[in-house]
Amino acid sequence: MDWKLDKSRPICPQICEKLNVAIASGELRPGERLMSVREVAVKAGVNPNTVQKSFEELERLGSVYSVRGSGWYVAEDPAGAVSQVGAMIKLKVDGFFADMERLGVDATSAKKYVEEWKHE
Amino acid sequence: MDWKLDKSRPICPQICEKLNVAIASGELRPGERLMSVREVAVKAGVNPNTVQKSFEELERLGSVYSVRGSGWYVAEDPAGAVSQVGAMIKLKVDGFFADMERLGVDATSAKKYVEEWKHE
DNA sequence: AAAGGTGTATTATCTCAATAGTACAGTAGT
DNA sequence: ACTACTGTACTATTGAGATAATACACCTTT
Repeated sequence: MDWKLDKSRPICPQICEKLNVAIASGELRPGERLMSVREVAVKAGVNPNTVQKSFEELERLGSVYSVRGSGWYVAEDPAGAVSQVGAMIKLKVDGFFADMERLGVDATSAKKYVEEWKHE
Repeated sequence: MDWKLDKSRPICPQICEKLNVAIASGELRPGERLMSVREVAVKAGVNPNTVQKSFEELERLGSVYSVRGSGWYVAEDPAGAVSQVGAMIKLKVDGFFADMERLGVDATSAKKYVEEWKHE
């Protein structure tokens, strides 16, 4: 798992997103133990409290659960994570068109930009 | 000009973006006077200081200039605003593909999502 | 000249996210 | 039992962005 984060954006959502994507894709399997709060904090170069908050948010959404003194584990049913990632994708696509409209680019032109896009 | 802003995101960039788009599109013409700092603050429901900062940022980028005691005016040559908007569009498109990749969606699938997108 | 709107500057306060530091309680391996 | 790791909780601090409240100098209109 790659723990590089964008320090210029809120950290918690980024951590939640990374884990939800990993769970939804099967990279993390149901019941599998996550890295500890402190380990992730070191790897990602952020504060343990921030990681703790992120995990609690994921717990609230049903993607993971904790065992006191032992660790955090991927929920048995990853359906929650899958639907959350789906919702994020939809939000991003909608947001993209909204952004383009604010920049004076209509949907047709926006689609053209995307269609013709290439790496680098 | 529509001064509705998204209060959950930084205000200054939003104001700069709105004005650059308006200038680049010709909605605001070279030499035309902008609304005063205080007027915009009221219309947008934000603090005058925030508007002032935004205008200063636009001045730094060459889109507008100020006349003390009189007001703010659109620069004679809107080329700066045009190229800034172009850069913003490129950034948004690049950012979109980066976002989708973080969500586990490859470029091909991302293009498909966009192609099939419809309002609402 | 007077009045009112303008840009400009300064200082203080607020809010939110993240950080820092510490402490306590539970689990696991030896 | 001991040790070392774990989750959990709490308070204090930092930093960025925005807000608040003034104050002053300048232009324009009357």
